[in-house]
Amino acid sequence: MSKYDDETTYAIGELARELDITPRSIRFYEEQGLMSPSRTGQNRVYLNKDRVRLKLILRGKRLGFSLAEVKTLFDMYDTNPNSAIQLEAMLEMTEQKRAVLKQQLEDIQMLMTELDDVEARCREELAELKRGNIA
Amino acid sequence: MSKYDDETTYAIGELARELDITPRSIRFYEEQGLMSPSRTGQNRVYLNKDRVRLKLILRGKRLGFSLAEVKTLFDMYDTNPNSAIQLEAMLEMTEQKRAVLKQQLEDIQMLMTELDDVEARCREELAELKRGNIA
DNA sequence: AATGTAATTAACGTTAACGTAAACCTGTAC
DNA sequence: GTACAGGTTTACGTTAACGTTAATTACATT
Repeated sequence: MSKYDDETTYAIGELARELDITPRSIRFYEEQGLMSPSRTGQNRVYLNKDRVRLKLILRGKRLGFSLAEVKTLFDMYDTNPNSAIQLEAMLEMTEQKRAVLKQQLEDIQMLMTELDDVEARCREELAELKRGNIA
Repeated sequence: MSKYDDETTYAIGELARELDITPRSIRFYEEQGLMSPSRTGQNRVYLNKDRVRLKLILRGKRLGFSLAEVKTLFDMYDTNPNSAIQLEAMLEMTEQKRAVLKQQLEDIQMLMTELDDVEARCREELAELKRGNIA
């Protein structure tokens, strides 16, 4: 648990491989203002906090957030996180997203049970076919 | 429960309003081969099954499926749903999607608890501010 | 006959999130 | 010293899913 854990550095290629994305994507996220790694000469150097940020970006994407949305969330979190206006704006945004997520949850659950159905029927019919019962 | 329930017809504008999309989108889905409504003269006429299809498309979209993916699913379901090859391809696809959905479920649940956290902290700080404790 | 409302096709425009290619630097391996 | 593996910037290309005119048609009112 020494603080050196957080001082590990990564090259852009390493991070790309680990997170299974391309260096191009990482540079693009930077271009969009989602992160600003330090440099050694002209090369980008990533710290653990940058790695965490990247993971947050990717999770956001998996959830259907646009990069712009992720950015506004980051910005809110980064800049004066104690202003009442910022806090209330944040709350509003989380509420909105919560509704979307709830809808998605329902959709996913419905789809999953339907997948179960379809699968079951598929397996049955396959079994029929193997028994030689070809209609 | 008379069969006339299924013979209600809709104009493109009606469906659009009901499902909260634009006529352009509906025409686009048709152009992509996702549906083929009948016509009265040159006007499109939609039956209940078309309406169901549209809803399926929209749910697919909410779940992050591309229109192309929705189409292949439709095609599999539509064309000889009893061929062993088709069935096995279908099973493979459902398996894949199930994995993605599982990942999404986990992501959503994680995010939701984090939203809870953020919200709680926001509310606390807002309470502080209202008590006059401005840092 | 004119006006309004809803439909049609055709075609070009738009946005997000990168992909891809070119031309360059740079430290290490041989 | 040269090959090469990785990094850099710049800039144009690409895909999906529509948006947005434009120009036309048809039916319903006034």
